Amino acid sequence: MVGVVQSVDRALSILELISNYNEGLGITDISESLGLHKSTVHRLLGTLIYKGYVVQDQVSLKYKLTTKLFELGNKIIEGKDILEASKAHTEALMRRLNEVVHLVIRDGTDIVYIDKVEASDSFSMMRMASNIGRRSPLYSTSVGKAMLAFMDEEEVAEIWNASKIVKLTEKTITDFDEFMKELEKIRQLGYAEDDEENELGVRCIGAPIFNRWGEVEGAISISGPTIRITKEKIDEIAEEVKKCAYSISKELGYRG
Amino acid sequence: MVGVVQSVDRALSILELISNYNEGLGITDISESLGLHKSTVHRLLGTLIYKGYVVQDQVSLKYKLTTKLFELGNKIIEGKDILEASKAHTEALMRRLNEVVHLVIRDGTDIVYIDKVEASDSFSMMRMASNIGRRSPLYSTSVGKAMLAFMDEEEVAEIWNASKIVKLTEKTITDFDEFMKELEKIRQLGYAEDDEENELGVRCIGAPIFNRWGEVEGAISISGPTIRITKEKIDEIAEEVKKCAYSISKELGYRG
DNA sequence: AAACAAATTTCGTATTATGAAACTAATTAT
DNA sequence: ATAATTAGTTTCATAATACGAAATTTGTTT
Repeated sequence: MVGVVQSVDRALSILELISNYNEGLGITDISESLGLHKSTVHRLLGTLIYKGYVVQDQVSLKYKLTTKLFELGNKIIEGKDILEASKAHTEALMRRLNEVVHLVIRDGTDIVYIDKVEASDSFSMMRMASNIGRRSPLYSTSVGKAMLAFMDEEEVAEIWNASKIVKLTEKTITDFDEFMKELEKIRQLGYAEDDEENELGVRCIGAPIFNRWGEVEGAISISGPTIRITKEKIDEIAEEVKKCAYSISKELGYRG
Repeated sequence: MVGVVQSVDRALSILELISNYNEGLGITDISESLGLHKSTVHRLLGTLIYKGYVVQDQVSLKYKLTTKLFELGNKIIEGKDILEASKAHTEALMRRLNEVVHLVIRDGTDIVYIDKVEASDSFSMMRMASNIGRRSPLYSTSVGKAMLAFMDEEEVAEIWNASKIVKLTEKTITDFDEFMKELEKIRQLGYAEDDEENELGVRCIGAPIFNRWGEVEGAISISGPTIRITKEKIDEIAEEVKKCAYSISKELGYRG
Protein backbone atom coordinates (compact mmCIF):
# COMPACT_ATOMS: atom_id res chain seq x y z
CA MET A 1 0.00 0.00 0.00
CA VAL A 2 1.82 3.05 -1.17
CA GLY A 3 0.89 6.26 0.59
CA VAL A 4 -0.31 4.48 3.69
CA VAL A 5 1.79 4.96 6.79
CA GLN A 6 2.59 1.46 7.94
CA SER A 7 2.87 2.05 11.66
CA VAL A 8 -0.38 4.01 11.79
CA ASP A 9 -2.15 1.35 9.77
CA ARG A 10 -0.87 -1.30 12.17
CA ALA A 11 -1.66 0.67 15.31
CA LEU A 12 -5.24 1.20 14.22
CA SER A 13 -5.56 -2.47 13.35
CA ILE A 14 -4.49 -3.26 16.88
CA LEU A 15 -7.14 -0.91 18.28
CA GLU A 16 -9.79 -2.48 16.09
CA LEU A 17 -8.74 -5.96 17.10
CA ILE A 18 -8.73 -5.22 20.82
CA SER A 19 -12.15 -3.59 20.58
CA ASN A 20 -13.62 -7.05 20.02
CA TYR A 21 -12.27 -8.40 23.28
CA ASN A 22 -13.59 -6.81 26.44
CA GLU A 23 -11.39 -9.02 28.57
CA GLY A 24 -8.36 -7.74 26.71
CA LEU A 25 -5.75 -9.41 24.56
CA GLY A 26 -2.14 -10.44 25.12
CA ILE A 27 0.76 -9.39 22.93
CA THR A 28 1.13 -12.86 21.49
CA ASP A 29 -2.56 -13.03 20.55
CA ILE A 30 -2.35 -9.72 18.78
CA SER A 31 0.92 -10.55 17.15
CA GLU A 32 -0.49 -13.80 15.75
CA SER A 33 -3.82 -12.35 14.67
CA LEU A 34 -2.26 -9.53 12.73
CA GLY A 35 0.89 -11.28 11.59
CA LEU A 36 3.11 -8.74 13.28
CA HIS A 37 6.24 -9.26 15.27
CA LYS A 38 5.83 -9.34 19.03
CA SER A 39 8.21 -6.48 19.59
CA THR A 40 6.42 -4.42 16.97
CA VAL A 41 3.12 -4.98 18.72
CA HIS A 42 4.71 -4.16 22.04
CA ARG A 43 6.07 -0.89 20.75
CA LEU A 44 2.81 0.13 19.10
CA LEU A 45 0.87 -0.75 22.23
CA GLY A 46 3.30 1.38 24.20
CA THR A 47 2.36 4.30 22.00
CA LEU A 48 -1.35 3.61 22.35
CA ILE A 49 -0.92 3.50 26.12
CA TYR A 50 1.05 6.74 26.02
CA LYS A 51 -1.85 8.33 24.12
CA GLY A 52 -4.40 6.95 26.57
CA TYR A 53 -6.27 4.57 24.30
CA VAL A 54 -5.11 1.35 25.89
CA VAL A 55 -4.26 0.13 29.37
CA GLN A 56 -2.52 -3.00 30.48
CA ASP A 57 -4.30 -4.98 33.15
CA GLN A 58 -1.75 -5.33 35.93
CA VAL A 59 -3.04 -8.77 36.91
CA SER A 60 -3.60 -10.53 33.60
CA LEU A 61 -1.07 -8.37 31.73
CA LYS A 62 -3.63 -8.22 28.94
CA TYR A 63 -4.12 -5.04 26.99
CA LYS A 64 -7.57 -3.53 26.85
CA LEU A 65 -9.15 -0.36 25.54
CA THR A 66 -9.98 2.60 27.74
CA THR A 67 -13.07 4.73 27.22
CA LYS A 68 -11.04 7.33 25.34
CA LEU A 69 -12.13 6.05 21.93
CA PHE A 70 -15.71 6.19 23.12
CA GLU A 71 -15.32 9.76 24.29
CA LEU A 72 -13.69 10.83 21.05
CA GLY A 73 -16.40 9.11 19.05
CA ASN A 74 -19.08 10.86 21.03
CA LYS A 75 -17.76 14.29 20.24
CA ILE A 76 -18.46 13.65 16.59
CA ILE A 77 -22.02 12.64 17.30
CA GLU A 78 -22.86 15.42 19.72
CA GLY A 79 -22.62 18.27 17.28
CA LYS A 80 -24.72 16.62 14.62
CA ASP A 81 -28.21 17.67 13.85
CA ILE A 82 -30.73 15.55 12.04
CA LEU A 83 -30.74 17.57 8.84
CA GLU A 84 -27.01 17.42 8.42
CA ALA A 85 -26.92 13.74 9.34
CA SER A 86 -29.69 12.90 6.85
CA LYS A 87 -28.44 14.71 3.81
CA ALA A 88 -26.38 11.98 2.15
CA HIS A 89 -28.83 9.24 3.10
CA THR A 90 -32.02 10.86 1.87
CA GLU A 91 -30.35 11.75 -1.39
CA ALA A 92 -29.23 8.18 -1.88
CA LEU A 93 -32.73 6.93 -1.11
CA MET A 94 -34.27 9.29 -3.62
CA ARG A 95 -31.85 8.17 -6.31
CA ARG A 96 -32.55 4.54 -5.58
CA LEU A 97 -36.35 4.79 -5.67
CA ASN A 98 -36.78 7.90 -7.79
CA GLU A 99 -39.55 9.20 -5.55
CA VAL A 100 -39.81 12.21 -3.26
CA VAL A 101 -38.14 11.83 0.13
CA HIS A 102 -39.24 13.94 3.10
CA LEU A 103 -37.52 14.56 6.39
CA VAL A 104 -39.66 15.73 9.30
CA ILE A 105 -39.40 16.51 12.98
CA ARG A 106 -42.19 16.90 15.51
CA ASP A 107 -43.54 20.15 16.85
CA GLY A 108 -46.38 19.60 19.28
CA THR A 109 -49.18 17.72 17.58
CA ASP A 110 -47.71 18.34 14.13
CA ILE A 111 -44.88 17.21 11.98
CA VAL A 112 -42.79 19.89 10.30
CA TYR A 113 -41.06 19.27 6.98
CA ILE A 114 -37.41 20.22 7.31
CA ASP A 115 -36.10 18.70 4.10
CA LYS A 116 -37.38 17.39 0.82
CA VAL A 117 -35.39 15.67 -1.91
CA GLU A 118 -36.88 15.03 -5.31
CA ALA A 119 -35.78 14.07 -8.77
CA SER A 120 -35.58 16.81 -11.36
CA ASP A 121 -36.55 16.11 -14.96
CA SER A 122 -32.96 15.80 -16.05
CA PHE A 123 -32.44 12.91 -13.68
CA SER A 124 -30.15 14.98 -11.53
CA MET A 125 -31.06 15.45 -7.92
CA MET A 126 -32.48 18.62 -6.53
CA ARG A 127 -33.48 19.87 -3.16
CA MET A 128 -36.71 21.86 -3.25
CA ALA A 129 -37.30 24.72 -0.88
CA SER A 130 -41.02 24.35 -1.55
CA ASN A 131 -42.99 22.86 1.31
CA ILE A 132 -40.10 23.09 3.74
CA GLY A 133 -41.57 24.37 6.98
CA ARG A 134 -45.05 23.14 6.09
CA ARG A 135 -46.96 21.37 8.87
CA SER A 136 -49.25 18.37 8.94
CA PRO A 137 -50.84 16.53 11.82
CA LEU A 138 -49.02 13.57 13.29
CA TYR A 139 -52.01 11.22 13.30
CA SER A 140 -52.70 11.24 9.57
CA THR A 141 -49.22 11.01 8.06
CA SER A 142 -46.86 8.07 7.62
CA VAL A 143 -44.03 10.01 9.24
CA GLY A 144 -46.22 11.10 12.13
CA LYS A 145 -47.50 7.60 12.77
CA ALA A 146 -43.99 6.19 12.49
CA MET A 147 -42.92 8.58 15.23
CA LEU A 148 -45.93 8.02 17.48
CA ALA A 149 -45.49 4.25 17.27
CA PHE A 150 -42.18 4.55 19.07
CA MET A 151 -43.21 7.04 21.72
CA ASP A 152 -44.69 6.48 25.21
CA GLU A 153 -48.35 5.47 25.18
CA GLU A 154 -49.20 8.36 27.51
CA GLU A 155 -47.57 10.86 25.20
CA VAL A 156 -49.46 9.39 22.26
CA ALA A 157 -52.72 9.80 24.17
CA GLU A 158 -51.85 13.39 25.05
CA ILE A 159 -51.08 14.21 21.43
CA TRP A 160 -54.26 12.49 20.26
CA ASN A 161 -56.35 14.49 22.72
CA ALA A 162 -54.68 17.75 21.78
CA SER A 163 -55.15 17.08 18.06
CA LYS A 164 -58.20 18.12 16.10
CA ILE A 165 -59.04 14.77 14.55
CA VAL A 166 -60.47 15.39 11.09
CA LYS A 167 -61.50 12.82 8.51
CA LEU A 168 -59.39 14.14 5.63
CA THR A 169 -60.29 11.22 3.37
CA GLU A 170 -62.55 8.24 3.93
CA LYS A 171 -59.46 6.25 4.91
CA THR A 172 -58.32 8.53 7.74
CA ILE A 173 -58.35 6.76 11.11
CA THR A 174 -60.42 8.76 13.60
CA ASP A 175 -61.03 6.16 16.30
CA PHE A 176 -58.44 6.07 19.12
CA ASP A 177 -58.58 2.32 19.72
CA GLU A 178 -58.23 1.61 16.05
CA PHE A 179 -55.35 4.08 15.95
CA MET A 180 -53.53 2.32 18.79
CA LYS A 181 -53.90 -0.97 16.92
CA GLU A 182 -52.39 0.73 13.88
CA LEU A 183 -49.42 1.86 15.98
CA GLU A 184 -48.90 -1.67 17.26
CA LYS A 185 -48.79 -2.89 13.65
CA ILE A 186 -46.22 -0.18 12.83
CA ARG A 187 -44.05 -1.30 15.76
CA GLN A 188 -44.15 -4.84 14.38
CA LEU A 189 -43.30 -3.84 10.83
CA GLY A 190 -40.88 -1.06 11.67
CA TYR A 191 -42.50 1.30 9.18
CA ALA A 192 -45.74 3.23 8.77
CA GLU A 193 -47.97 3.51 5.76
CA ASP A 194 -50.17 6.40 4.78
CA ASP A 195 -52.59 4.71 2.44
CA GLU A 196 -54.46 7.74 1.08
CA GLU A 197 -55.31 8.79 4.62
CA ASN A 198 -54.12 12.33 4.06
CA GLU A 199 -54.78 12.85 0.39
CA LEU A 200 -56.47 10.58 -2.13
CA GLY A 201 -54.15 9.15 -4.75
CA VAL A 202 -51.05 9.63 -2.61
CA ARG A 203 -49.37 6.83 -0.70
CA CYS A 204 -46.45 7.34 1.73
CA ILE A 205 -44.14 5.03 3.61
CA GLY A 206 -42.41 6.43 6.67
CA ALA A 207 -39.87 5.22 9.21
CA PRO A 208 -38.68 6.75 12.48
CA ILE A 209 -35.26 8.22 13.23
CA PHE A 210 -33.84 7.73 16.71
CA ASN A 211 -31.23 9.82 18.48
CA ARG A 212 -28.39 8.75 20.70
CA TRP A 213 -30.70 8.38 23.66
CA GLY A 214 -32.95 5.98 21.80
CA GLU A 215 -35.67 8.64 21.57
CA VAL A 216 -37.63 9.40 18.39
CA GLU A 217 -36.05 12.47 16.85
CA GLY A 218 -37.80 12.59 13.49
CA ALA A 219 -38.82 10.50 10.53
CA ILE A 220 -38.37 10.15 6.79
CA SER A 221 -40.83 9.08 4.15
CA ILE A 222 -41.12 8.19 0.52
CA SER A 223 -44.27 9.48 -1.12
CA GLY A 224 -45.77 9.17 -4.54
CA PRO A 225 -48.92 8.45 -6.53
CA THR A 226 -50.68 5.18 -5.83
CA ILE A 227 -50.06 4.22 -9.45
CA ARG A 228 -46.31 4.10 -8.89
CA ILE A 229 -46.29 3.13 -5.20
CA THR A 230 -48.44 0.06 -5.62
CA LYS A 231 -49.53 -2.35 -2.91
CA GLU A 232 -47.17 -4.96 -4.39
CA LYS A 233 -44.14 -2.70 -4.16
CA ILE A 234 -44.71 -1.61 -0.57
CA ASP A 235 -42.63 -4.31 1.11
CA GLU A 236 -39.66 -3.63 -1.07
CA ILE A 237 -39.88 0.16 -0.71
CA ALA A 238 -40.43 -0.09 3.05
CA GLU A 239 -37.20 -2.04 3.42
CA GLU A 240 -35.29 0.75 1.74
CA VAL A 241 -36.94 3.42 3.84
CA LYS A 242 -36.24 1.52 7.04
CA LYS A 243 -32.62 0.99 6.07
CA CYS A 244 -32.23 4.67 5.30
CA ALA A 245 -33.83 5.77 8.56
CA TYR A 246 -31.58 3.38 10.44
CA SER A 247 -28.48 4.80 8.77
CA ILE A 248 -29.50 8.29 9.81
CA SER A 249 -30.19 7.11 13.36
CA LYS A 250 -26.72 5.64 13.48
CA GLU A 251 -25.21 8.95 12.35
CA LEU A 252 -27.01 10.58 15.24
CA GLY A 253 -25.47 8.13 17.64
CA TYR A 254 -28.30 5.64 17.96
CA ARG A 255 -27.11 2.30 19.18
CA GLY A 256 -29.80 -0.18 18.37
CA MET B 1 9.76 10.52 23.66
CA VAL B 2 11.67 7.30 23.31
CA GLY B 3 9.57 4.21 22.76
CA VAL B 4 6.69 6.16 21.29
CA VAL B 5 6.07 5.62 17.61
CA GLN B 6 6.12 9.07 16.11
CA SER B 7 3.74 8.60 13.22
CA VAL B 8 1.17 6.86 15.39
CA ASP B 9 1.42 9.58 18.00
CA ARG B 10 0.91 12.19 15.30
CA ALA B 11 -1.93 10.37 13.58
CA LEU B 12 -3.84 10.06 16.85
CA SER B 13 -3.22 13.72 17.61
CA ILE B 14 -4.79 14.53 14.26
CA LEU B 15 -7.84 12.41 15.11
CA GLU B 16 -8.15 14.12 18.47
CA LEU B 17 -7.85 17.53 16.91
CA ILE B 18 -10.43 16.89 14.19
CA SER B 19 -12.87 15.51 16.75
CA ASN B 20 -13.29 19.04 18.06
CA TYR B 21 -14.43 20.38 14.71
CA ASN B 22 -17.66 18.97 13.35
CA GLU B 23 -17.35 21.07 10.23
CA GLY B 24 -13.98 19.53 9.54
CA LEU B 25 -10.49 20.94 9.29
CA GLY B 26 -8.17 21.70 6.39
CA ILE B 27 -4.63 20.41 6.07
CA THR B 28 -3.14 23.80 6.76
CA ASP B 29 -5.18 24.23 9.94
CA ILE B 30 -4.06 20.86 11.20
CA SER B 31 -0.50 21.42 10.14
CA GLU B 32 -0.36 24.73 12.03
CA SER B 33 -2.16 23.49 15.12
CA LEU B 34 0.10 20.52 15.57
CA GLY B 35 3.30 22.00 14.22
CA LEU B 36 3.60 19.34 11.57
CA HIS B 37 4.56 19.70 7.95
CA LYS B 38 1.69 19.90 5.48
CA SER B 39 2.85 16.90 3.53
CA THR B 40 3.19 14.90 6.72
CA VAL B 41 -0.37 15.75 7.67
CA HIS B 42 -1.55 14.89 4.19
CA ARG B 43 0.10 11.50 4.30
CA LEU B 44 -1.23 10.68 7.76
CA LEU B 45 -4.71 11.79 6.76
CA GLY B 46 -4.45 9.52 3.74
CA THR B 47 -3.82 6.64 6.08
CA LEU B 48 -6.71 7.59 8.32
CA ILE B 49 -8.97 7.77 5.27
CA TYR B 50 -7.70 4.40 4.10
CA LYS B 51 -8.61 2.98 7.50
CA GLY B 52 -12.04 4.59 7.40
CA TYR B 53 -11.69 7.05 10.28
CA VAL B 54 -11.72 10.21 8.23
CA VAL B 55 -13.38 11.46 5.06
CA GLN B 56 -12.65 14.47 2.99
CA ASP B 57 -15.62 16.64 2.18
CA GLN B 58 -15.62 16.88 -1.59
CA VAL B 59 -17.00 20.41 -1.55
CA SER B 60 -15.02 22.12 1.20
CA LEU B 61 -12.03 19.76 0.91
CA LYS B 62 -12.02 19.72 4.68
CA TYR B 63 -11.29 16.55 6.57
CA LYS B 64 -13.82 15.28 9.08
CA LEU B 65 -14.28 12.21 11.19
CA THR B 66 -16.59 9.37 10.22
CA THR B 67 -18.66 7.46 12.76
CA LYS B 68 -16.09 4.67 12.84
CA LEU B 69 -14.46 5.92 16.05
CA PHE B 70 -17.90 6.08 17.61
CA GLU B 71 -18.68 2.52 16.58
CA LEU B 72 -15.35 1.25 17.87
CA GLY B 73 -15.84 3.08 21.12
CA ASN B 74 -19.27 1.60 21.57
CA LYS B 75 -18.03 -1.94 21.28
CA ILE B 76 -16.01 -1.39 24.41
CA ILE B 77 -19.00 -0.10 26.31
CA GLU B 78 -21.51 -2.70 25.16
CA GLY B 79 -19.90 -5.68 26.82
CA LYS B 80 -19.48 -3.99 30.18
CA ASP B 81 -21.58 -4.79 33.18
CA ILE B 82 -21.93 -2.55 36.18
CA LEU B 83 -19.97 -4.76 38.56
CA GLU B 84 -16.98 -4.97 36.28
CA ALA B 85 -17.14 -1.27 35.48
CA SER B 86 -17.31 -0.33 39.16
CA LYS B 87 -14.52 -2.44 40.53
CA ALA B 88 -11.61 -0.02 40.23
CA HIS B 89 -13.71 2.99 41.19
CA THR B 90 -15.33 1.60 44.32
CA GLU B 91 -11.98 0.36 45.53
CA ALA B 92 -10.45 3.79 45.03
CA LEU B 93 -13.35 5.40 46.87
CA MET B 94 -12.98 3.05 49.81
CA ARG B 95 -9.25 3.76 50.03
CA ARG B 96 -9.86 7.47 49.93
CA LEU B 97 -12.54 7.58 52.62
CA ASN B 98 -11.72 4.41 54.50
CA GLU B 99 -15.39 3.51 54.83
CA VAL B 100 -17.50 0.68 53.45
CA VAL B 101 -18.60 1.10 49.84
CA HIS B 102 -21.68 -0.70 48.50
CA LEU B 103 -22.79 -1.28 44.95
CA VAL B 104 -26.45 -2.07 44.36
CA ILE B 105 -28.90 -2.65 41.56
CA ARG B 106 -32.70 -2.61 41.68
CA ASP B 107 -34.94 -5.62 41.73
CA GLY B 108 -38.60 -4.65 41.92
CA THR B 109 -39.20 -2.63 45.06
CA ASP B 110 -35.84 -3.60 46.53
CA ILE B 111 -32.20 -2.88 46.06
CA VAL B 112 -29.85 -5.85 45.91
CA TYR B 113 -26.25 -5.59 47.07
CA ILE B 114 -23.97 -6.87 44.33
CA ASP B 115 -20.65 -5.67 45.71
CA LYS B 116 -19.13 -4.45 48.93
CA VAL B 117 -15.63 -3.10 49.48
CA GLU B 118 -14.29 -2.55 52.95
CA ALA B 119 -10.99 -1.89 54.63
CA SER B 120 -9.36 -4.81 56.40
CA ASP B 121 -7.50 -4.28 59.70
CA SER B 122 -4.14 -4.36 58.00
CA PHE B 123 -5.09 -1.39 55.86
CA SER B 124 -5.15 -3.55 52.76
CA MET B 125 -8.36 -3.69 50.81
CA MET B 126 -10.69 -6.62 50.89
CA ARG B 127 -13.86 -7.54 49.15
CA MET B 128 -16.34 -9.23 51.49
CA ALA B 129 -18.71 -11.87 50.26
CA SER B 130 -20.87 -11.14 53.30
CA ASN B 131 -24.10 -9.31 52.59
CA ILE B 132 -23.75 -9.68 48.83
CA GLY B 133 -27.18 -10.61 47.56
CA ARG B 134 -28.92 -9.11 50.58
CA ARG B 135 -32.01 -7.01 49.88
CA SER B 136 -33.36 -3.80 51.34
CA PRO B 137 -36.29 -1.63 50.32
CA LEU B 138 -35.66 1.23 47.92
CA TYR B 139 -37.54 3.84 49.93
CA SER B 140 -35.47 3.67 53.11
CA THR B 141 -31.92 3.46 51.78
CA SER B 142 -29.61 6.12 50.39
CA VAL B 143 -28.91 4.04 47.30
CA GLY B 144 -32.59 3.34 46.76
CA LYS B 145 -33.56 6.97 47.11
CA ALA B 146 -30.70 8.03 44.84
CA MET B 147 -32.11 5.71 42.18
CA LEU B 148 -35.74 6.70 42.65
CA ALA B 149 -34.87 10.38 42.41
CA PHE B 150 -33.77 9.87 38.82
CA MET B 151 -36.64 7.66 37.69
CA ASP B 152 -40.03 8.57 36.18
CA GLU B 153 -42.51 9.92 38.72
CA GLU B 154 -45.05 7.28 37.68
CA GLU B 155 -42.56 4.51 38.27
CA VAL B 156 -41.71 5.96 41.66
CA ALA B 157 -45.41 5.98 42.56
CA GLU B 158 -45.80 2.39 41.41
CA ILE B 159 -42.83 1.28 43.50
CA TRP B 160 -44.10 3.23 46.51
CA ASN B 161 -47.52 1.60 46.25
CA ALA B 162 -46.04 -1.85 45.82
CA SER B 163 -43.73 -1.39 48.81
CA LYS B 164 -44.67 -2.24 52.35
CA ILE B 165 -43.83 1.08 53.98
CA VAL B 166 -42.52 0.38 57.48
CA LYS B 167 -41.18 2.86 60.01
CA LEU B 168 -37.84 1.18 60.64
CA THR B 169 -36.61 4.03 62.82
CA GLU B 170 -38.29 7.22 63.92
CA LYS B 171 -36.53 8.97 61.03
CA THR B 172 -37.93 6.76 58.25
CA ILE B 173 -40.07 8.75 55.80
CA THR B 174 -43.49 7.12 55.49
CA ASP B 175 -45.50 9.93 53.91
CA PHE B 176 -45.59 9.94 50.10
CA ASP B 177 -45.68 13.71 49.66
CA GLU B 178 -42.82 14.16 52.05
CA PHE B 179 -40.97 11.43 50.19
CA MET B 180 -41.43 13.16 46.83
CA LYS B 181 -40.01 16.36 48.36
CA GLU B 182 -37.04 14.35 49.56
CA LEU B 183 -36.50 13.06 46.00
CA GLU B 184 -36.61 16.61 44.65
CA LYS B 185 -33.91 17.58 47.14
CA ILE B 186 -31.82 14.59 46.01
CA ARG B 187 -32.16 15.67 42.38
CA GLN B 188 -30.89 19.12 43.36
CA LEU B 189 -27.95 17.81 45.34
CA GLY B 190 -27.10 14.87 43.14
CA TYR B 191 -26.80 12.53 46.08
CA ALA B 192 -29.04 10.90 48.69
CA GLU B 193 -28.58 10.67 52.40
CA ASP B 194 -29.80 7.92 54.70
CA ASP B 195 -29.73 9.69 58.03
CA GLU B 196 -30.45 6.77 60.36
CA GLU B 197 -33.65 6.04 58.44
CA ASN B 198 -32.79 2.38 58.09
CA GLU B 199 -30.79 1.70 61.20
CA LEU B 200 -30.01 3.95 64.16
CA GLY B 201 -26.39 5.01 64.39
CA VAL B 202 -25.69 4.37 60.69
CA ARG B 203 -25.50 7.09 58.11
CA CYS B 204 -25.16 6.46 54.34
CA ILE B 205 -24.55 8.65 51.32
CA GLY B 206 -25.57 7.27 47.95
CA ALA B 207 -25.39 8.40 44.34
CA PRO B 208 -26.97 6.96 41.20
CA ILE B 209 -25.21 5.22 38.32
CA PHE B 210 -26.54 5.78 34.81
CA ASN B 211 -26.14 3.57 31.77
CA ARG B 212 -25.55 4.52 28.17
CA TRP B 213 -29.21 5.25 27.65
CA GLY B 214 -29.26 7.71 30.50
CA GLU B 215 -31.32 5.32 32.61
CA VAL B 216 -30.60 4.58 36.26
CA GLU B 217 -28.73 1.30 36.34
CA GLY B 218 -27.68 1.12 39.98
CA ALA B 219 -26.13 3.13 42.78
CA ILE B 220 -23.19 3.22 45.16
CA SER B 221 -23.00 4.33 48.72
CA ILE B 222 -20.62 5.03 51.54
CA SER B 223 -21.85 3.94 54.95
CA GLY B 224 -20.54 4.18 58.42
CA PRO B 225 -21.33 5.08 62.02
CA THR B 226 -22.73 8.56 62.65
CA ILE B 227 -19.68 9.23 64.84
CA ARG B 228 -17.38 9.00 61.82
CA ILE B 229 -19.79 10.19 59.13
CA THR B 230 -20.70 13.42 60.86
CA LYS B 231 -23.09 16.08 59.59
CA GLU B 232 -20.10 18.35 58.96
CA LYS B 233 -18.34 15.83 56.77
CA ILE B 234 -21.34 15.03 54.59
CA ASP B 235 -20.72 17.62 51.88
CA GLU B 236 -17.16 16.54 51.40
CA ILE B 237 -17.99 12.84 51.38
CA ALA B 238 -20.95 13.35 49.04
CA GLU B 239 -18.68 15.01 46.50
CA GLU B 240 -16.46 11.95 46.47
CA VAL B 241 -19.39 9.58 46.16
CA LYS B 242 -20.90 11.59 43.31
CA LYS B 243 -17.59 11.73 41.49
CA CYS B 244 -17.17 8.00 41.85
CA ALA B 245 -20.69 7.24 40.63
CA TYR B 246 -20.13 9.52 37.68
CA SER B 247 -16.92 7.72 36.75
CA ILE B 248 -18.74 4.42 36.79
CA SER B 249 -21.56 5.85 34.68
CA LYS B 250 -19.01 7.01 32.16
CA GLU B 251 -17.51 3.52 31.99
CA LEU B 252 -20.96 2.23 31.20
CA GLY B 253 -21.25 4.69 28.35
CA TYR B 254 -23.25 7.42 30.05
CA ARG B 255 -22.93 10.72 28.24
CA GLY B 256 -23.98 13.34 30.70
C1' DA C 1 -6.13 37.65 -15.81
C1' DA C 2 -2.98 37.72 -12.29
C1' DA C 3 -2.00 36.85 -7.66
C1' DC C 4 -2.88 34.18 -3.89
C1' DA C 5 -4.05 30.36 -0.95
C1' DA C 6 -4.75 25.73 -0.20
C1' DA C 7 -4.24 20.96 -1.34
C1' DT C 8 -1.50 17.51 -3.50
C1' DT C 9 2.52 15.05 -5.42
C1' DT C 10 7.32 13.99 -5.98
C1' DC C 11 11.58 12.50 -4.37
C1' DG C 12 16.26 12.32 -2.14
C1' DT C 13 17.66 11.70 2.57
C1' DA C 14 18.24 10.36 7.25
C1' DT C 15 15.54 9.57 10.75
C1' DT C 16 12.60 6.21 12.40
C1' DA C 17 10.40 2.02 12.86
C1' DT C 18 11.60 -2.55 12.35
C1' DG C 19 12.33 -7.48 13.78
C1' DA C 20 15.87 -10.83 15.31
C1' DA C 21 17.58 -12.15 19.38
C1' DA C 22 18.44 -11.99 24.12
C1' DC C 23 16.36 -11.48 28.52
C1' DT C 24 13.02 -11.77 32.32
C1' DA C 25 9.05 -13.35 34.64
C1' DA C 26 5.50 -16.41 35.40
C1' DT C 27 3.14 -20.63 34.76
C1' DT C 28 2.98 -25.62 33.83
C1' DA C 29 4.91 -30.14 33.50
C1' DT C 30 8.15 -33.55 35.04
C1' DA D 1 11.89 -28.96 43.54
C1' DT D 2 13.50 -28.25 39.00
C1' DA D 3 13.12 -28.10 34.28
C1' DA D 4 10.50 -26.74 30.44
C1' DT D 5 7.37 -23.87 28.38
C1' DT D 6 4.89 -19.79 27.49
C1' DA D 7 4.29 -14.89 27.54
C1' DG D 8 6.02 -10.28 28.06
C1' DT D 9 9.86 -7.02 27.69
C1' DT D 10 14.22 -4.85 26.22
C1' DT D 11 18.15 -4.10 23.23
C1' DC D 12 20.24 -2.90 19.06
C1' DA D 13 22.09 -3.01 14.26
C1' DT D 14 19.95 -2.38 9.89
C1' DA D 15 17.36 -0.76 6.07
C1' DA D 16 13.12 0.29 5.13
C1' DT D 17 10.11 3.80 6.07
C1' DA D 18 8.41 8.10 7.09
C1' DC D 19 9.96 12.59 6.57
C1' DG D 20 9.82 17.42 4.85
C1' DA D 21 11.60 20.64 1.19
C1' DA D 22 10.14 21.98 -2.94
C1' DA D 23 7.47 21.81 -6.95
C1' DT D 24 2.86 21.26 -8.88
C1' DT D 25 -1.88 21.42 -9.26
C1' DT D 26 -6.34 23.26 -8.10
C1' DG D 27 -9.38 26.63 -6.73
C1' DT D 28 -10.45 31.24 -4.98
C1' DT D 29 -9.95 36.16 -4.55
C1' DT D 30 -8.55 40.64 -6.08
